Amino acid sequence: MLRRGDARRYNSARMPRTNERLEALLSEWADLLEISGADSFRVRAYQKAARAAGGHSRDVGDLGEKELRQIPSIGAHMAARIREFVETGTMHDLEELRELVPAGLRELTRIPGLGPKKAVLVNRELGVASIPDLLDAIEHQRLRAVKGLGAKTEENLLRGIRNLREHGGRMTLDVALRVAEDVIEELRGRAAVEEVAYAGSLRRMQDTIGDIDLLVASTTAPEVTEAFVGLPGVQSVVARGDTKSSVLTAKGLQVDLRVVAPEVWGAALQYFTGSKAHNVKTRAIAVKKGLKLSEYGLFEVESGRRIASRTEEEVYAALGLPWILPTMREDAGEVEAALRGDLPDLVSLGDLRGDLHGHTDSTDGVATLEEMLGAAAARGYAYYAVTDHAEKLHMSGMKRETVLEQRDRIRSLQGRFPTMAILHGCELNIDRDGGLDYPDEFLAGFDFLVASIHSRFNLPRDEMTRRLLRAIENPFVNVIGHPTTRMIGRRPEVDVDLEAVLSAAARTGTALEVNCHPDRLDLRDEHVRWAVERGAAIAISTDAHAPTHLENMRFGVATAQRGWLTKARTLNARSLRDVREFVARKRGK
DNA sequence: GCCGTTTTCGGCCCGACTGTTTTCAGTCG
Repeated sequence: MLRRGDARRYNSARMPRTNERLEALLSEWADLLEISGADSFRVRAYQKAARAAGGHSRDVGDLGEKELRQIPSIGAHMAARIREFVETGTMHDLEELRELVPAGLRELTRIPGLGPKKAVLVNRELGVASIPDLLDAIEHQRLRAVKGLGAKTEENLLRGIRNLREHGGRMTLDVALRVAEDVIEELRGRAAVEEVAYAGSLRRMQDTIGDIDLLVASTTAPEVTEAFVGLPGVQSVVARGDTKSSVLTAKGLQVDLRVVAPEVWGAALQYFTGSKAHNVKTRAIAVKKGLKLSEYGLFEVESGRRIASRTEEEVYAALGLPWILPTMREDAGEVEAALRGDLPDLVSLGDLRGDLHGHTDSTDGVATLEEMLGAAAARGYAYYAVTDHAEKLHMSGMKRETVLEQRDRIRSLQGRFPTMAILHGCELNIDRDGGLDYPDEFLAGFDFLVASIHSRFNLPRDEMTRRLLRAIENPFVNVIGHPTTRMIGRRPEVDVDLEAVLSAAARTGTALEVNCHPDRLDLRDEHVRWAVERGAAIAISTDAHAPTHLENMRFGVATAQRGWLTKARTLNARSLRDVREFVARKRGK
């Protein structure tokens, strides 16, 4: 689940820049209020407002106070503060609050195990105002002198600081999934374990994962816990109770395990999948119905009788809701849509009929054309686009004669995989001005074209926007690959007017990619949602450089679902004929 | 601070574990 400060560490999204700035500022405001000891509901109001502003699909800087107040979780006060920020570039009350809270306390609360209360305590008693200060205090055993703290606290905080430094608290989806599946595999064979699954942000398939939440159904919890903390990959045990325990793996990743009775499996899975905001909303629905929802089930308040708990479907149904895909559970409107009976028909892995972006050893792939095609055909695809790099990619792009040779090879391979057509494509490089590698007459020889930015990531917003718009306008470009070029944890998104890009894509019949590589996931969830709202088509593509990369499709599908992408709007959920028509229409044929 | 077929005040989700404490506050999810 999302923790304080994690919100968008890697997402320096540059769409409506005001939204991000406001999210960061309101989130800071919430933290400062919490440190100041403000009422917890007030703190939450700021957190919710931060998320609402950050996730809004329009630039909140363009909205008047009345429009702002239409946004859920933004009231009169927040609307006024937002307008103040837009007009003056600052928020006076926040500035004042910053003066009141010792600098550095907010940083301290990022340490696992150190919340606002202890941060204030060590600051007041020991003058600690930064992580280095705290380390020094721990080293000299000064914490244990403070009433309420002890030697154990020193030890735990030291471990928390190390973990924070090493990982920044997050890992990519593939890393998390591998660890989770390994542990699940270990536990599944045990007699005491009836069911085991991962929950939390991993089940929701957030693009980065803080720690891994596992859930086991068992009638003998202590036995399961015993087995869990004794697994070979466990380096240290962070916490250990009868039903709840946490360990660190050798690589310092935290895995939390919760053991519940088999008859409450569904309620527990629902609860531990979250998100926190989704749970708050579902519980509020329960309360309105005179019910109480916890990880132990849905209960009637008056009689204490449990009315649902066995499966998630049962729990949602008893709340008057259809089952909701885990990837949608972010309190991003899914509960309201479910109440209206209006949940969209989201794309799923099984809907996909092909993959429209992949490489071979003709450029920087590691497998041959035949190997890649064989792996694609084995997945049951009806079509597969081979899109090796075009010539302007430094050192590895294809010269035109290589392109033509590859085309001949593909022609001779058509029919080799009876149920799969091979599209000959290319991943073009969008140069600084929005130009492409080859002239139009050469582009016309391809079946399908992806165009991507591979250089000059730091152009000013206007120039970057013009650059992408020009590529989109080209009648031969069918997909913009990894549109924001972010590399999770390593490279920020390019600064671009994404609204303009999405609108142009919708208008010209150009799809935008959800690149499935777990280091990219680009477009990301929120951007997908904006694309859907603006009517642009999305291609969910692996950008595979090896046969195993084809399996990344599930990460892209999850990202697309998080952005509420429907099957109808997914280019590679369409038939081969429809994909060809998509290409032909843009070419004006 | 937000919100409203309990509507302008009074709610706002619920429970486990730890550490330091003798009955519970803090943190986390």
